[in-house]
Amino acid sequence: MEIFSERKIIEMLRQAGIRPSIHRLSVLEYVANNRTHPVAEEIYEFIASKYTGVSKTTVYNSLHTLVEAQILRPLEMGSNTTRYDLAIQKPHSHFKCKSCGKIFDMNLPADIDKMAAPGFRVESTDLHFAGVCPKCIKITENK
Amino acid sequence: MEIFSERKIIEMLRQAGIRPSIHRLSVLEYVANNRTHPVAEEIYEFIASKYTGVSKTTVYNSLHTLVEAQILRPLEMGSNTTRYDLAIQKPHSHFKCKSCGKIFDMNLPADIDKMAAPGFRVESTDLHFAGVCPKCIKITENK
DNA sequence: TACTATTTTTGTATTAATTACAATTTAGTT
DNA sequence: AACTAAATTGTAATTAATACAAAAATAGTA
Repeated sequence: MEIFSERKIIEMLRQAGIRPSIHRLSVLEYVANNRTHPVAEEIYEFIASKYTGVSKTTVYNSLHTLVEAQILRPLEMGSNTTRYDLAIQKPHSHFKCKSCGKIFDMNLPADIDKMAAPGFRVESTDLHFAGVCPKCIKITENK
Repeated sequence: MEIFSERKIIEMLRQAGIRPSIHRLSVLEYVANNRTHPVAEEIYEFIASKYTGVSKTTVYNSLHTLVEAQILRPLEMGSNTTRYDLAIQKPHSHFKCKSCGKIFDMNLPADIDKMAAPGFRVESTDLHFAGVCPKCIKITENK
């Protein structure tokens, strides 16, 4: 998996016209380099362990700014808590394992937008699968 | 759009082994016959206007029971509030208009499940589009 | 019909995620 | 250094949803 250097992260922010403040930088660095589709809480915990006295609001602010700039992409995977994914990468779909809860990146057909009815302007597409991942299938079978 | 008679709704519940209590019946009737993908609040308001003294918990209970029985299908369309859709109908995708907020039913490719990586057991698929609907495109153009 | 067990409903309290907002701090610019 | 704008903080509020125990309704059976 591609790892983004701090330099690269700063560049991403600069290009979007966003000041690379220390916390913002950290939020993006975490989401970009830990491709676990984390929720705000998880990101907050990381930042809080790195710097003392960080407010949760700051994390939310940063996330909103980054989503606004289309650097991050909010994801809803059936738990009513928003997850975050790096937007600047090949379009892909997601698979959530009902057993272990993990979220996997999957393929996305290139022409998927054509599935929408004519006359509608598609700006974003989300394809989500839910089911059981190979590892969990194996675990269930060996019972 | 197909309208489900009370008789039909009761039959659906019976077949799933669910007692057709008056509120449950009402919840399902509302979701089945008002294909607006309503949220719990909207359903509650309908029920509350029909019968006095209905608890919101009852609506949530009914919705859970109906989802459990796979009669309804929970939907998350980017607002962290769950919407409900009738499950017993042709599989379809959804389009949310960013301008008017309306949700439209769209086509769903029959072989979409094959897009998941091999080895994964797909149990449900959600395809969501977001963008602008034809009506709202027109409104924006005439400015 | 009356009794009992089970299901359904209620109502209140609680949790969890997120937002609002005013005050403070920090950083960039003249 | 002084000024301006942006970022951060902290607390309070909001909103959706859940937990749970008590009360009411219902079905099945004696």
